[in-house]
Amino acid sequence: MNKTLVILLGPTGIGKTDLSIELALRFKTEIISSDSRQFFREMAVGTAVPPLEQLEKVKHHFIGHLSVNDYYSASKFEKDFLQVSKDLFKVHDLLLMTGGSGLYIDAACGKIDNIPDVDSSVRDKYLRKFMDEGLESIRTDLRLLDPVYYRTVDLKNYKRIIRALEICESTGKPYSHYLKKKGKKRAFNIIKIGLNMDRRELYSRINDRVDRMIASGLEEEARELFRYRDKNALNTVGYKEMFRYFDGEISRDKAIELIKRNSRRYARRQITWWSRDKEIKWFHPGEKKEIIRHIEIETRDPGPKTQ
RNA sequence: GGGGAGAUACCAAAGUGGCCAACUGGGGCAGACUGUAAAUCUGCUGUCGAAUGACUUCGUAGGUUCGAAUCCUGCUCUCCCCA
Repeated sequence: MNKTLVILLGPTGIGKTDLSIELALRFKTEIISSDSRQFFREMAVGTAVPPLEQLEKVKHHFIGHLSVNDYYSASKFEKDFLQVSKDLFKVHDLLLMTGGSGLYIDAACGKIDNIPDVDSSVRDKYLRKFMDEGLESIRTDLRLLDPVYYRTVDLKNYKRIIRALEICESTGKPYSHYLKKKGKKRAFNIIKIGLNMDRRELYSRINDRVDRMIASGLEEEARELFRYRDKNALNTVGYKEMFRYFDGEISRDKAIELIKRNSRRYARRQITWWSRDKEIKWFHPGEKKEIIRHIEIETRDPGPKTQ
């Protein structure tokens, strides 16, 4: 029996949610979220979690299963996803994944290598070093510990450098040693469906959606979460701008304007991320029939699969 | 009616004789990114060109000068003050 994971992806605000519910109903299956911010239950408004009546139509996984206090990562998601999908594939031939977090989707597809867990204190140590001594200092460390990776990293991106350093130090092997870049086999087929549309149209949808979030209480939600502002989960479009407003740094209108702009930029980065993924078949969100047909053709059983 | 200030690229705003196709910010575009990824980071943004470069710009029409966004004059428009 062929098992298939259909991944519906696309930039924020394009209309993944509505379509995913329709598709899930059509194929009588469940939805697995791959939206790294909808995981956090306290952040429902600002991350456009579907309303209850929508969620009730189809069973959803990985929505609100974490608290903003929890540590999470792409590799944790990979593990959680494999466990859940394994169970779900026992009763479904087709599962639907939808969300906008490119790295998390890649993780689910087996595109990130296994790298040992490291103690967070090592990361903290290098983060502190970076803040105290600057980029040059941690760059020098990396040049010594992993000269191979040093040649390819973005040397201005402290997060990249610290990630490599924490691996080098806690495993005793260079970070580049773990980067096999082969991809791991999955026990199911994968169909990637990308949603995209004219940029102007997308931007106007994003702007409108931000207004709707404000109307549904984003400000109040952000106020509730203000005390958690230092948590990584709150380093998110919609919240960080509100926090600046609460600080008195910018006006409410300015905050809303920035949320719109940053959401647009986020959408752009998402599109860039997927632009190099040749496995994605692109559609306009209005092409519902074409998308369904595409899924049906791709999942039709006979014949050797070219995946 | 009188006096004053100003018009700069998509927007805002520097520049006040050569180092100016023009600082900077915004907006936009493009890209990188294998463990907090809605994060983090980079480049471009007058036109043509892959590029050396070529060409056209600083309200507008003239003028001064080897050379003008920068100086002078007329015109148009905007703003402020006095009537």
